[in-house]
Amino acid sequence: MPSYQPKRPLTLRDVSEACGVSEMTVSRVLRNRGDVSVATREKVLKAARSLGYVPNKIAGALASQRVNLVGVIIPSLSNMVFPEVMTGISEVLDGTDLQPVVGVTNYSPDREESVLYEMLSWRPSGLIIAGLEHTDASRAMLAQSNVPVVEIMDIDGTPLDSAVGISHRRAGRQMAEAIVAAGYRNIAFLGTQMPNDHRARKRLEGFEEELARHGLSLVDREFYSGGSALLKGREMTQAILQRSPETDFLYYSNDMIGAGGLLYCLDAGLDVPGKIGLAGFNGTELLDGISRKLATMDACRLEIGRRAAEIISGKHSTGTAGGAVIELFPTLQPGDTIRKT
Amino acid sequence: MPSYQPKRPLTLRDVSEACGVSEMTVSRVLRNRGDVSVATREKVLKAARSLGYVPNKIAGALASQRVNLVGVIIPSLSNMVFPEVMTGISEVLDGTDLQPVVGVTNYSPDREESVLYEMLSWRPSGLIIAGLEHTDASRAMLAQSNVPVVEIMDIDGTPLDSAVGISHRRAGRQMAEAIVAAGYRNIAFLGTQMPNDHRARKRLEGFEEELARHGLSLVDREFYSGGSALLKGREMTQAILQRSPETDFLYYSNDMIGAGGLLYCLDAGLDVPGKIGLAGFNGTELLDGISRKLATMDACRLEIGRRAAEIISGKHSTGTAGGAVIELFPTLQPGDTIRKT
DNA sequence: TCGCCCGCTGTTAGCGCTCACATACCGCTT
DNA sequence: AAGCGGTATGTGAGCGCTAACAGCGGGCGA
Repeated sequence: MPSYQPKRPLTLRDVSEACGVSEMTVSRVLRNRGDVSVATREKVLKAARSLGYVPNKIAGALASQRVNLVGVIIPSLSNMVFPEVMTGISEVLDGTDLQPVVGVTNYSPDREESVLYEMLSWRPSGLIIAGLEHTDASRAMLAQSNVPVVEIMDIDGTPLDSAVGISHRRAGRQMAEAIVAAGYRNIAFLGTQMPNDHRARKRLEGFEEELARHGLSLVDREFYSGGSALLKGREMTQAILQRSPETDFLYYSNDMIGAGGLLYCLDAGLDVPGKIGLAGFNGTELLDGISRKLATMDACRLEIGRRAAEIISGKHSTGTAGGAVIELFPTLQPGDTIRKT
Repeated sequence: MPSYQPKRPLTLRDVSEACGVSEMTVSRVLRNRGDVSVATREKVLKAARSLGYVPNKIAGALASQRVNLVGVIIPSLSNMVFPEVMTGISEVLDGTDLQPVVGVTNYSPDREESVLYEMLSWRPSGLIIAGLEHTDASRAMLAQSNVPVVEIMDIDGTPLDSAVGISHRRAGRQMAEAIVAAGYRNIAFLGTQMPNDHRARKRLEGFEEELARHGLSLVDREFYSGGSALLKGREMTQAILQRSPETDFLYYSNDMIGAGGLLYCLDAGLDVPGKIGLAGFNGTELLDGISRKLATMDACRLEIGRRAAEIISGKHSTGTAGGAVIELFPTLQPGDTIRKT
């Protein structure tokens, strides 16, 4: 049990005085570094515990020039995708002495810049950052900082250093291919109104490219921002079907609005996937449990997190430099909302 | 444009030499503290920018004994509840110089202890931590650390310092009251199998207390762990209705499994809320968009985050001590799944 | 017996920054 | 002309810790 004497914060010196050894020895014990006899080790640990001493990492990091933090910069936490990436990152980092610190940008390049500045000012051992698009100032900071960087989620572009992700353009193309192959011809798109969601944009671009290859183009499109995605999906779907009744396929930029659309179609008694098909994106496990399974594409979120963390921890321990680009390949899950060919 | 010379990390000295003033002056400019003439200020800023200098907060924090970090310790990020609490916290902290840092415990007291240790070793300006239940070692660390602590989500218990939350026991009672008042008598509970989710436990306790007051007790119960909540809700609901066909109300420990149950009931063509009623907990906005609105109770997540952050930032700026306990009051949202009385 | 290495502990000098204070210089009053 | 208050800058010390090396016994091979 700690003996309380709360005013002055404890330092190594307090512990060292409490057990009659030098600060250095205490430091060695607390970090498991260097040789310390079993007897002193125990003595020190006992003293530290009984005082309730918690080492000051600020001072430690300054002295050793090593910070065991990995900055993770993502656009949002409410997106379901990113918590899962975080899970992958944590899984791997838990096996090392590194620790993730999250920063959220809300899809704003300016916020990304300031979050980045904030992170770099702590001199982290590595940085994992979503996307390949950054402001010039951000790129400059990263280049100057000499911190290993892994850009995640996307590989359609030029990474600063390393990258782990999928090709969203290709994902869009693949989905279009499957939809066209299933015989749908009047295809509409429903997505987020976010100029800075580059990955959604690239998927749509790939999607339209592939449609064009088949002489097709989108019959309609609808965008939303804010609010409950499920509800927005429902509303947008109704709007599209009212405005463009010839539509026979709805391609959503994410599973959440896709599920909203699916619920609408089912409630309206539409023939899914006969008369109308639907597809989303992400492979959101959360939505298993809806009566029909939405066609989607897995975004490899967990794996992306894992790989990114592995790259960082690898560089951390070996000091290797040099960027690797790892492309992962999402799998198409046809579910129950696209006609079997 | 920064001129690159990446090997040696930049320090204040580099900037000061680049513009012919002392380090102190550069420091003053970069922190907006103390009087600096407009001319030098601009000169310094130009130099700093062109070098791509990012201040070293490690050193700054050590020297000034001030760290602008607020630790936030929560059980999970995939729970939907916590990202929203985070939003509330961020909203408030964005208006200050404080910055949140998240730690996740996965509902494990041991992990909480180690996350806490890790956090305290950075000497944060404040700590926001979910729940009132902590290990003895955790309590000791917190007491010794002298860091302002706000325990959030729950107020059924004794806070260490400040607390912001709702009474889950009362929330459970209120829901039971409404259900009984609506005439349901054969009530079942469906929830998570998590010994350390104390809030869910307290809700259930309150719920059963209130049932007992009316001479009732649960006709059945079912627990799950892991997997897609929506799907689990569906499966558990089916299991309960098969096992206890007399059940006329399903009380879920969260909206997600509640929604799964609701979808099941609708698919099965059951008369909701006539023959069977359902209720969840959280007021999860995410689920707006399902054809029927699940009865639920708002957990005041956003407000809890805001208030907690306000307490911390208040103490930070004024240095005031002393704990406040703020109770918030959730509102019952009857939705479409409970009979109107 | 000497010398050497090894296990353990202590000493010294910073890490990069900020605090408290000292200093220089200005215009102004008395 | 001396003194004053104010602004703008510089100086030295030190935050709490760790890297690097220095000491100091004792065992052991030559």
